[in-house]
Amino acid sequence: MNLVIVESPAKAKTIEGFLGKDFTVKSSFGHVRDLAKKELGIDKENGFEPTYVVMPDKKAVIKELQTLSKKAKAVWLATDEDREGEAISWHLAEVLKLDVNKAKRIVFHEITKSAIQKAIENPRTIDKNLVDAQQARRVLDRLVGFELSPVLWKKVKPSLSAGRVQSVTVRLIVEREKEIDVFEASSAYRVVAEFKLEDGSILKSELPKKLATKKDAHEFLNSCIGANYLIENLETSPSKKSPAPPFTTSTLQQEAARKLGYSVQQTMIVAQKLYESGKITYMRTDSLNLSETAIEGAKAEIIASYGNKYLNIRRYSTKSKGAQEAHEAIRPTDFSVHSVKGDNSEAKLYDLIWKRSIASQMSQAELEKTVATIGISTNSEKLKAQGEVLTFDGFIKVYTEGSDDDGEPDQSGMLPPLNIGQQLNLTELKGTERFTNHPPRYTEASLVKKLETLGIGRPSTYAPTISTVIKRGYVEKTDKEGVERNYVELKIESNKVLEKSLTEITGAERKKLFPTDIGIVVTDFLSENFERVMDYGFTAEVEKEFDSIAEGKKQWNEMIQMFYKPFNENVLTTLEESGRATGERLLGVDPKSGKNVYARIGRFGPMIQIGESTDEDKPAFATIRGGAKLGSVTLEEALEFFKLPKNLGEYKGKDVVIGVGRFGPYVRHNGKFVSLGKLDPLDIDMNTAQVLIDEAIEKAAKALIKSFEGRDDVQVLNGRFGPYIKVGKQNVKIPKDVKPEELTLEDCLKLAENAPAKKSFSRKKRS
DNA sequence: CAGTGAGCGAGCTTCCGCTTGACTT
Repeated sequence: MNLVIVESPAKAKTIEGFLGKDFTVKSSFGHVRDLAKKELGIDKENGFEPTYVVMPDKKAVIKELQTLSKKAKAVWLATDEDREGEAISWHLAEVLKLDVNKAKRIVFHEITKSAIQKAIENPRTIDKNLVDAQQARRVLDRLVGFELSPVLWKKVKPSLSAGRVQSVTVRLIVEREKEIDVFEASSAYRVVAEFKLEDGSILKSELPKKLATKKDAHEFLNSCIGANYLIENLETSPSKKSPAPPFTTSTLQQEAARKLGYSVQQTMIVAQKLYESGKITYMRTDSLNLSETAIEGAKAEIIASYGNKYLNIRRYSTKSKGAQEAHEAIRPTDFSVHSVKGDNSEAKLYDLIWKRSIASQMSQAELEKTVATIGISTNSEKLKAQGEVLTFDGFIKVYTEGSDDDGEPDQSGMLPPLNIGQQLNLTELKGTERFTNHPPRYTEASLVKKLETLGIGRPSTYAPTISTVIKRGYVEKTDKEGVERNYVELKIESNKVLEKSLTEITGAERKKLFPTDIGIVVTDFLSENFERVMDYGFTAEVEKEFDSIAEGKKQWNEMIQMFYKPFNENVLTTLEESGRATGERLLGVDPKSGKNVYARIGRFGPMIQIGESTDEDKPAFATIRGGAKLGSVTLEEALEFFKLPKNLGEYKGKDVVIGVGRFGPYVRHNGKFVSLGKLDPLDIDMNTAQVLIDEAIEKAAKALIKSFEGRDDVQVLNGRFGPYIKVGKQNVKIPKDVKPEELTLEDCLKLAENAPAKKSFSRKKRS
């Protein structure tokens, strides 16, 4: 028997079918060993020697592989052909006690019978240089993460985290927000003219330049009163459009967000299912490459469905930084399968992947662009009308890539038939005030695109990185309501220029990434003290060094030493500096006490303070949570927070109190707390509070399965994970063979007593 | 849990990248 080990179980299943019964194919489920989770695991005094342990959730996998490996005549390490894959093979060789210098290492780029058989005929040995490069990557990330995070615990707030990837990700979002803060919109006037032609069709045209002021626009319109309009020129020019390359992880995430509204995580979950059921190739990839077999498949499909004219075979090469190309691009495994049945989200994503892959091998689209120049008899300015006609659809027959910009829609339809010298009847001429937009906030997908361009993170980490920065409270994914804005419209009506003031809603945003106060404070602190790690080019620089290690030109631990020495000195000096990073801002003076009022980050989040920290009588503190942001809170708002908790009056015979606690703003009623989430506690009136309380009561009633007479501290409830018992503040799991409806009070108490004691949230007593 | 905040102190937190199910209160 031969044992072949790959990384993914889905891949193992496919390959097993290609190899004879002499071969058993198993999967390692990714990495099997790592640095210990709770300790540094690196000997800094001895060449940064790492100590690896088998990951707890891989113990069973390793046990099985060990058993099989002992029985096997030969073990073939067939992990991915990249830095991480080479390291997995090395770790496997170590754990399975294979001779590292002799272990059979094989690689293949496409999963076909011939490719795999060819690989088996040409084994090589483990590339120790490549393994060293991975080790350097791993050790560097551990050192950065485990030395920087504790600095934040001391200088900002406990439990925070920092790392090569996540800290720069947050920085991108923080800096974009700062650009938006300082952005000032300017406006200019866009002039549009509409004509009605003899056949009844409408011709839309525009003044190519925008007019800077209302005065300019007014003068221009005024000069056009009573003018004649004439087509002076018609120009037609051909152009071509090429299809987008096949999907990588990053472009799939972007396009699924644009066209299907999926989050990057959703996209990956759905793609994983398609992969596991054998419908698509591997979904975590940075490669644009299609295998020859795949190209043949696409070719056959295009010829059969659209004809030879639509075929244009292309081979794409990857442009993104740090790409490792261990896999193919994301494509259907079988192009003759046009759609998949069953789950709707899978069907939609498959459709997108099929179309994109097929389109990438189709002909260019051919267009004809026509520009009509319209003269104005009273004015030397010219109007332009533009039209675009598709003369050959090519790949557009199947697929066009979505677009991110949400600016002015361009009318690129066909122009009606026109002749040079033709007179035109004006039906409308107006100048509208248009504004410049601030740079857009990142969406998940546009952030992934940016990270990929900078070479930061890998296909397998884009989605988890976004989850991490949100979970740590550095970033929020949320909507922003639009605001009303006034704008001016000038129009010629009955030979006069009329001015109208109109309003529009602008700036509404959905599912955008906003930095939190803590995200801003942490980013400012890290940028100030750890410039190198926070530099957008840092990853790209160290990647170059990892490449040198892989090529055998550099020792991995020498590279780490060069990085670590100054980095560690920096950590030590920063820790020694007194004071904390608080993002402190002076809001003004409290009219009552005459003392200064500050806003800053405390250990429990944003807060305001009246008086100096050095005052003999302690300063007064209040927490600001909810809608108010540290960067924007005003003195007036701040003083309101000192009036919390506030009693709004009685509802159903009990007091309704609004306050701010450790977990944010709340409404308290009848001993129960209802979280206000992101609502501003200062905005809550009695009516809103009542609605929230009623909702909470209703929700609690719905969840109740059973209660007991005389013991209202014992309840059987329906929770997120099914039914459970609540005894006082203790939650108890119900054994699988017990029906929750049939539980008696005695059962509940007994279960509660025998339940393992939950680790209580211990808070230090303070004097 | 529904208070606090500086610093003190026990003992906790934390990284990135490769892969899927077993498991939650």
